[in-house]
Amino acid sequence: MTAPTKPTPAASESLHSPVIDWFDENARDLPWRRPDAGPWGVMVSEFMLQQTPVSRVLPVYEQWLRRWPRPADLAADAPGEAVRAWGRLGYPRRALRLHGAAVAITERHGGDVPSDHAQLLALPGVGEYTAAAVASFAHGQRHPVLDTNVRRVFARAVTGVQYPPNATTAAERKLARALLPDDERTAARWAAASMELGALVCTAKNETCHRCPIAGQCAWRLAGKPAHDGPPRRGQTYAGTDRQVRGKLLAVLREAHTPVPQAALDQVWDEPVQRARALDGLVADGLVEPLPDGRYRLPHA
DNA sequence: AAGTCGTGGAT
DNA sequence: TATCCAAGACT
Repeated sequence: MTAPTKPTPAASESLHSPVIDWFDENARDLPWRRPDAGPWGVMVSEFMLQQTPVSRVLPVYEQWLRRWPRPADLAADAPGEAVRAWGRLGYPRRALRLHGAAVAITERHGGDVPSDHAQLLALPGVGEYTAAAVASFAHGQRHPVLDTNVRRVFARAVTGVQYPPNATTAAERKLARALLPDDERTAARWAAASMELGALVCTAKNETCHRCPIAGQCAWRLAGKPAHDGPPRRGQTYAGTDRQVRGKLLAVLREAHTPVPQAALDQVWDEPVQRARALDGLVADGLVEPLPDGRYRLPHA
């Protein structure tokens, strides 16, 4: 066998083409991926998708963009309206932060979602992942986009373990940076493709390796798919927590279109200490506004 | 840096 | 029925 005329491709590069080709054939047709979605549409989707499944985001997303097609439209409305329109997506502080981001974009960026990563990161509710996602998906830039899907794909395909660590590590960031294609457009495509692979094929449970374009080079699969070892990944109980009480309280206020008396809130939970703590927390978070007359409503300013 | 913060579908 | 988990951010 003669020596190859080209250097042997690095293992990283051998992942790009199959995953991107797979994406070209299998990408879901999601509204925030349409060309007309624009940076604001991408940003709204990223806020809503934080910890929330696509299927539940879809209807709220459509309604949201119809009502507030530009950041300035949302900024001009009361934050409580954002909380109300958020509906039952969960983690309603995200609605408040998205409203805050719209205000900041209107004030600091002339109403246009910034393309600069540092400026994105400075917006409320925008962390490392969301800043990279908006810069990459909306502006075609080259950034490592490390969400839970990508982290799982890398953990398996490269590191050879079933699950990534609980919190993102420096090693993961280094790996994501090393795997990032040099070309900007290819890097943006890779980010979306590797994320979609984790969402559709390399899932947390019941992964479908027979549909995976890189199954032949997956370190975890080649090792016989050993089960996750170590402490169980923290399970989140919910029943009886403050979070559940907060959810019940806020649900009453979302449905009400006039200020709600204390007595109405008292009915959602019978333990007074926890109930008061939950309400105080909502007020402290700015999700609920107490009025001088003792009633409560969603925030107006 | 470990905890907190919602919700509902799937298994 | 109980547990898991879904494109994280913030403190």
